[in-house]
Amino acid sequence: MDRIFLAPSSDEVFDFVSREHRQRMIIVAGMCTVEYRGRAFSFLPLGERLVMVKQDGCVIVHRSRGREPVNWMPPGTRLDYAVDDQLFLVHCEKRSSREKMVMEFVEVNLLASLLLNDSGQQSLVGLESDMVDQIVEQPHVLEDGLRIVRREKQTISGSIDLFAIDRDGVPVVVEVKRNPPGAQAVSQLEAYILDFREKNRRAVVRGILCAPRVPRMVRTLLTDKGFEWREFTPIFEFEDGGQRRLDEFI
Amino acid sequence: MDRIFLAPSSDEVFDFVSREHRQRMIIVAGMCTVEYRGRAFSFLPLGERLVMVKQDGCVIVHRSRGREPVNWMPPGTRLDYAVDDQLFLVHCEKRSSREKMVMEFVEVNLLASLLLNDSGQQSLVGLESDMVDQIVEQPHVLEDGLRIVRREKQTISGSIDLFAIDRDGVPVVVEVKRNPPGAQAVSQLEAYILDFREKNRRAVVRGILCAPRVPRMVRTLLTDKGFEWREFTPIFEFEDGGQRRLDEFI
DNA sequence: CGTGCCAGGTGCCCT
DNA sequence: AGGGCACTTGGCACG
Repeated sequence: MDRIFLAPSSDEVFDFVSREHRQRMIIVAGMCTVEYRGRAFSFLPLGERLVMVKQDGCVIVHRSRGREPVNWMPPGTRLDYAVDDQLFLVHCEKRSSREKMVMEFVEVNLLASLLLNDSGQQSLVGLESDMVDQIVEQPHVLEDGLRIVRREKQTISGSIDLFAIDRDGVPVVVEVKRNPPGAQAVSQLEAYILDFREKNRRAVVRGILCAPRVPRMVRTLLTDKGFEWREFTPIFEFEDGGQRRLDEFI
Repeated sequence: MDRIFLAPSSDEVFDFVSREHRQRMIIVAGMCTVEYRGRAFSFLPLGERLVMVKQDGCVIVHRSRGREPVNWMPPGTRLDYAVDDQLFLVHCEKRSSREKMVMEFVEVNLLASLLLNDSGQQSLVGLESDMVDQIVEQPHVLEDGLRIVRREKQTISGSIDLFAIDRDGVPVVVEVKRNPPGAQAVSQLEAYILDFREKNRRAVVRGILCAPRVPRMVRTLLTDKGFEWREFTPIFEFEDGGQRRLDEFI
C-alpha cells in the first residue's frame, strides 16, 4: 500500500519518484537548498526539510516550525527530477504564472509515497456568508422594520454585503464583518456611501457596519463619519439539530 | 535517526507519539475523521489524510490535493493522545484562542518522526517593502523633484506608505501596492486624503497610487476622484551582484 | 496582549 | 483569464 525508503541513495530516490510521480503523494525529507524565482525571489540555504509533492502537482516545503510552508509551488506545477553529481535535483516550473522552484538534495533521510483515498466533503459553518444568511432571514437582528433588498450588490467601488430599506423608506448600506473590523472596513463603507450619493444626487442613505464585535476606535471613526454600527453574534445550526454561538467554546 | 512504522496498531501509535511528541516532528497518515470547533465549526468525514505535528505544537492536516491544509491548529496547541475502542485519538486544544480539534484514526498506514536540523535563514526579495525602498532611494521614478518626507506615516484611517512634497511644495500621499490594486486601494487612498484635508483645513494635497500594473477600472476610479497613478516595476539586486526585474521570468 | 497590514498570500466565485 | 473578496487567513512589526 504505502512505500517507504530510509536513507536511500540519490539514484534510488530518482527511480522511486519517477515511478510514483502523479500516481501517489510523495514525501521527501532531507537536507536540501530551495531557490524560488517568480512572484518574488528567495533562497533557502542548506537544511533539513519535509517536502510533499501532491498528485495535483503542488509542492509544499515545510520547516520544523510554523503552520506555513517556507516554499511551495501551486497546483498544476510541472516537475522534473534528476541526479547530478550525487545530488538529487527537483526542478519545478509553472509557466502560466511564470514561476520556478529548484530543490537540491544533498541527502534524503526519508522517502515515502501515499495513496490517500479521500472523497468526503468537509462541512464548515461560521463563515461571513452564514452570518449574512442569518441577517437576511431575520433582518430585525439589525433593527425593526428593516427590509433586505439585495445581497452582494455590485458598485464601482466594490460590492456591498447587503442593501436594505429601513422602516422610513431610507436606503441602508450594510457591511458585514465576521472578524473585528479595522479602519479599512470603514473606508470601504464610506466609499460605497459616497458612490451611492454621487449616483443618486446626494440622496439620504445610511451606512451600518455589522460585526460580532466593533472595536472602540472603529466606533468613533464610524460616528465621526455619520455611520452606524451593530454588534451581532450569529447562532449556527448543526445537522444534529444543535445550536451554538460562534463565541461559545466547547 | 528517523523512525518509522508501517501499519502500526493503535497501541503502537500511542506509544510512538507519546515518546516522540515535541521531541521530533511526527507524521501520521491514515484513515480518520477531523472535527474543529473554535473560530468556526467544521467536520470532515472518514477519509485518508496526512497529518504533521510539529515541535512548536502546530498541527497540519493535508488531503490528497491542494496547497492548503483542510484542517489545522496554530503553534502553541496542546495535544493529548489516547486509544479508545481500537481508535487512536488526538485531542488538540488551544485555550488562548479557544479552539479545539479532534482527530479519530480508524487506521494508521504510516507513522514516522523526523528531527529536522534547519537553522539557515531564508533570503527573500521582491516584497512591497523592497519596492518602497527603491522609491525612497530614487523618488524620480515617481516624478522629478519629488522629496520623500516620511515613510509609514500613521493616520486615523490607517498608515500610508509614503508622504512626500512635490517640486511645487504640494504635499503628496503615496500608496504603494506590490500587486495590481483593486478599488479597495483607492478607498484606502481616499480615506487618507479626506483625513488629511479634514485635519489641515482643506489643504491642497495630491494622491498617487503606485503599482507595477494599475488595472483600467482602477485608473478610471482614481481619475474620477482626482487622484493619480504610476506604473513602476522595481529592479532587485542580489548578493551575487545581479539585477532582475520582478516581471522577468527565468 | 491588541492593532494594523503585507503575503510568492490561497481559494472561490463571478464576469 | 481576470477581478473581487473572504479566510479557522498566517505572520510580523509595533504600540
